[in-house]
Amino acid sequence: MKRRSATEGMRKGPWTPEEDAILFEHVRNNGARNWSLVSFLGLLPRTGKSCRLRWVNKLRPGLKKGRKFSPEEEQKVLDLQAQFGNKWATIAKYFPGRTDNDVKNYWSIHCKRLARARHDQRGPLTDISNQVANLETNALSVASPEELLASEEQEEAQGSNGKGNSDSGTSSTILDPQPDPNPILYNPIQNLPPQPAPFDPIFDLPPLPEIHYLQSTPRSVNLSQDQYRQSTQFFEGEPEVGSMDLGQTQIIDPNEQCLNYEHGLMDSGLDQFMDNVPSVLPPPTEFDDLDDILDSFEQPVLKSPY
DNA sequence: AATGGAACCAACCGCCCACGA
DNA sequence: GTCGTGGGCGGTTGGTTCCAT
Repeated sequence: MKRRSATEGMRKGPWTPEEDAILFEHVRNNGARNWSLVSFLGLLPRTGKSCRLRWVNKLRPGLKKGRKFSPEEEQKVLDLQAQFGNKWATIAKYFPGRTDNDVKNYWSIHCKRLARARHDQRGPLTDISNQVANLETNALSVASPEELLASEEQEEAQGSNGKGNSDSGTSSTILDPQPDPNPILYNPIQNLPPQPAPFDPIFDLPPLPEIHYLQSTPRSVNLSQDQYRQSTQFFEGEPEVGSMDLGQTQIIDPNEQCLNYEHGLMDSGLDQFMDNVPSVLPPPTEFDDLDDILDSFEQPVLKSPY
């Protein structure tokens, strides 16, 4: 008898804003855990894994959206990869707002560029290979592209399964050359500027000293019957009917990190809500931390006209 | 304007581990 | 001790966008 697959009947592919809103609501109610509950309760035809991934990579507050890696971040990725190997989750902890997927994707592109540069170096150097070579020598004092590639090739030759064992010492013959002309080769981290304490990419938020959140989103507005009906439909997961103007949530943050929270919230689907709701702005409210902002959203936002 | 390749991004898959029954 | 399950992680793939020709 054929066993029913856990993923049978589950939806795959891109997430819709409606699904995002439902998932966000689940996290608000249950926290970022019990992912299987989402499908178990019939909230979404998605596997728990899929839900978790969506939250971690796209919905959770604090994510940097659509920003390429800066040169500083690129260098840090290179240095940290040299130290930790392909421990992307570990490396991502040094990049508030970045996910392991971000770092992993960046690195895979980086490897492709290296491979192409190396291939090109066997023939005439092209502009791109020169650029990559310059990038590597400037940004990476850890190892030359050749050393990195040789290291990777040796790992492959040794039958490495690629599961993050580059810190197992097998690559030391490559990265452990002669008397070190460049100490960073052995301990790349020590030459980095002081790093913030790694934070939990799931729940912990990066340190945000002396931050004031000014919240001016209407907590209480008067709606027409039609507006109220539409708004509550959204809450129940119906197709989007408007957008909640979280853009009116003014968040002042000297480190700009709170702006990321704002974007994270907006991108989570709440921005597609209450677009046509009249704004009656109460005096700005100060919050001490992000949790207070999130809590404020759990309070009634709408006044029933009934 | 059309096209092909590179870059980028989102999401799935499979493996592994921790934990509770 | 074992088994099942949930969750975490790294690898991979497929789709989309960008850009040079």
